[in-house]
Amino acid sequence: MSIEIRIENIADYVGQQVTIKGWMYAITRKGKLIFVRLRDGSGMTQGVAYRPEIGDELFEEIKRLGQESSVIMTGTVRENGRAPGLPKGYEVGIESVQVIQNVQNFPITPKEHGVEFLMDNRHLWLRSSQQWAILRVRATIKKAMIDFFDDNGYINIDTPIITPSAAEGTSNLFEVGYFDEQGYLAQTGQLYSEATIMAFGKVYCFGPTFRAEKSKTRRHLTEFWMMEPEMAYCDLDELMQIEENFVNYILKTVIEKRRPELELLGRDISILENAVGTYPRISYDEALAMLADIQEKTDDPARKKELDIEWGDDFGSPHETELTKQFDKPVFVYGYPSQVKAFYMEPWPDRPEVCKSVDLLAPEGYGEIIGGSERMSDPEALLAAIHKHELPEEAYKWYIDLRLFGSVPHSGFGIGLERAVTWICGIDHIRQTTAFPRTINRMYP
RNA sequence: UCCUCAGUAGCUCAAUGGCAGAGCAUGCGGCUGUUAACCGCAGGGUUGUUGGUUCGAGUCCGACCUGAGGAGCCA
Repeated sequence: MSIEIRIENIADYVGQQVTIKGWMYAITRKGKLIFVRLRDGSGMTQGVAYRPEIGDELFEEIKRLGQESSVIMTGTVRENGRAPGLPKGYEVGIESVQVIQNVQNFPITPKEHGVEFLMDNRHLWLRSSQQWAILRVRATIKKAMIDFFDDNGYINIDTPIITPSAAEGTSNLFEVGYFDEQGYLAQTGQLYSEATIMAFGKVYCFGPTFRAEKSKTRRHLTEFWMMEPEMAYCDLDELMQIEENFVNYILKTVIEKRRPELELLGRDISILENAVGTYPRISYDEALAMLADIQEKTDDPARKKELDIEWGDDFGSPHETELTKQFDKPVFVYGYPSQVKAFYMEPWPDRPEVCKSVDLLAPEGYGEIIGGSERMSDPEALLAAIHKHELPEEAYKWYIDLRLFGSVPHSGFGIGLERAVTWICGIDHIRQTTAFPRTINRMYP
């Protein structure tokens, strides 16, 4: 009697007859011998059919199968060092095959394809081993993010997706009709979390966020998931410690649970192992000095020009890239000029032109993955900041209230799930880190 | 919005201004250890659209469309 199994557990069934329900990923026909690579969602393994053993009728039926045919395969599991798969080293000696649907002309072949073609066929591309591996890593990172906060006394409080105004004032938001009013899709839940910490102490919100900016780069999506923890009675130093513990936990969890997927992606895991630990903390001023030094030593004139920056400017991509190349771990840069950051950040004591903000920059040129800050806690200063940024005061009445009724020092940060996945998987484009990416010129499929 | 590059068979790409090609995929045949197998045969084309230059345009010029990468903005 055969046992129905999932391929990820195949090692437990050597010598036993098993049944696997899946899809045919690839087939190699060699005369009287056929290799069928079958995937079932949990992994991939190889079925072997030898004509004299299984008979002409079954052999011919298998031989005619096209890529991505859905089949139920039964046979005996055996170890074989030559067998590819995930896990590799195991294969199934085919005894019977039930064809659910024989497919011909599956568009995505095991050869090279262009980006546009693959994105048009994203619904089918997801079956490819690399895309499968990336999304499994994503699921693990997402769960690790949630577990970290759930296990450390945080309460998950969801924030609204439809909001009445721009939370941070500047970015372009997607407009949504809200009966006879104008609503917007949320770009952050942070301001609402600042309200909920005053009720629950430590909270996080984790959901989709939306940016209508016309960014057209390998780092941008218009819809992405953001984990945003917020903590009462927490200052900038404590914030950085929490971020460090958090990133360490995610890295350790992924390295432990998704090693085969990372290997399949060709990720150098030693780089990730090395990124676990204590992260350097440098100030914006120190970062600026480092950049000046790097610029000094650069020979390429175009590169030299790209690195031009003056105090008060935000870092561009070239600056972040060069800066992170100086470290083999993520690096904190804190104390940015207030003028390049959002209105709600706490000013530095005795240095009002600087704010208590911190970005965590990932190594290998991946750049900013976390942005956070200590929030302004004084009502007068907050009101002044709202006026300075020309934001509508009445829309922020509730937000100012938080500083009038038991205001405390508090901090929080946001991490983009897809950017974290891009870095940890070591891939070159964010669009592969979500099943159906939304970018500036793509809503299909 | 700006800069750069690209668009030719289902897919990936060739083609000095002079006959529209290859590999993969598909179909048929061969092969007992494949890993993007290999060997043979076959079918497969409105060269993104449009206007122009030319005896002749996939190729040169203009406009437009679509996509990619980057800048800015951001996670």
